[in-house]
Amino acid sequence: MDRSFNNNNSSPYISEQDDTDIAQENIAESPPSAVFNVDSLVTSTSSPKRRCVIEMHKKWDFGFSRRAIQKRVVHIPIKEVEGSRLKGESNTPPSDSWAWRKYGQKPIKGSPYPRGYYRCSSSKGCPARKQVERSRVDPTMIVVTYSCEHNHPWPASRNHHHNKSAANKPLAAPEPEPEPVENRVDHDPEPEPEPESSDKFADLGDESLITTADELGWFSEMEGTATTSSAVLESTILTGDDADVASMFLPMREEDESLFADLGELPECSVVFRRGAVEREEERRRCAATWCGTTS
DNA sequence: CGGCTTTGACCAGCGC
DNA sequence: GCGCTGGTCAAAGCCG
Repeated sequence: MDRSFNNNNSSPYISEQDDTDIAQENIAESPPSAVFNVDSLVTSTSSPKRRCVIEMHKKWDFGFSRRAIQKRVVHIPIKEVEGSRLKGESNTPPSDSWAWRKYGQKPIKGSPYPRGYYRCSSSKGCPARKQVERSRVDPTMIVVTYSCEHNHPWPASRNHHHNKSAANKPLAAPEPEPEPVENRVDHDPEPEPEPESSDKFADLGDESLITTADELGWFSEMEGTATTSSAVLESTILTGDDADVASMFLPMREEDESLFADLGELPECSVVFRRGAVEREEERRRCAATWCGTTS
């Protein structure tokens, strides 16, 4: 699987801790993708070396139904999640805002760690999937690969109490329970209108980015501070040492935008980018019309 | 009882 | 065509 773009040992999805490696590796092997070092951007209350790397890939997924599916790969320091995991659980994913049900696990060639397969159980028929595995390069990192998007708004009343999955166990800081959808105009993606097409990534608009911080309100709440603003992140990208990566990222256009449509599902260390309220609103509408699996 | 995990089987794509 | 590999299915069992 994914052999067409992820062969040999140099997986473009593996992010080394070294910033130069991250940039060079990804630029060289996966032009459409971007990797961000957000060390200074995540308002962490824990280790100063806390790092979260988000990779955005436009690539073909020949797995599920062999359809073209975009993926979003998130690298999460294992320290971020181990505190919340039950003892003995070695490969459990970090908490995010959705309920996930594990439907498979496979040993992966070349990796000492198995890969777990999860599908969204927040809503019946939701096509969203994710894969969770330890990085074979850096076992201290958990690699979460999100495939497809949720076809439903952020669940207003997720059944945490029913979810025994370690994938949904909260992190060290209690995960804020989302407010009812109707009251969360600032935090959640708006209820999605009926899509025109089931082709979730087709014909997106031409504006760039990006998911709003509003849609990640739970994230801000989690951080307990508003300082983890997307504006800060954006600024850092443009002026920091990873400017090359940023310049590579910024040209990403419509086909990549949807990757951010539901960043709210990302783990706590994930970050959100945005440009402006107007573009955001337009983007939201576009993404709403192009989410995958919304034909049901 | 419903929802979850586990795990072997099955299927499809790719490379040789 | 065959083997390898990754992704999914589905039965069985567990748990609250």
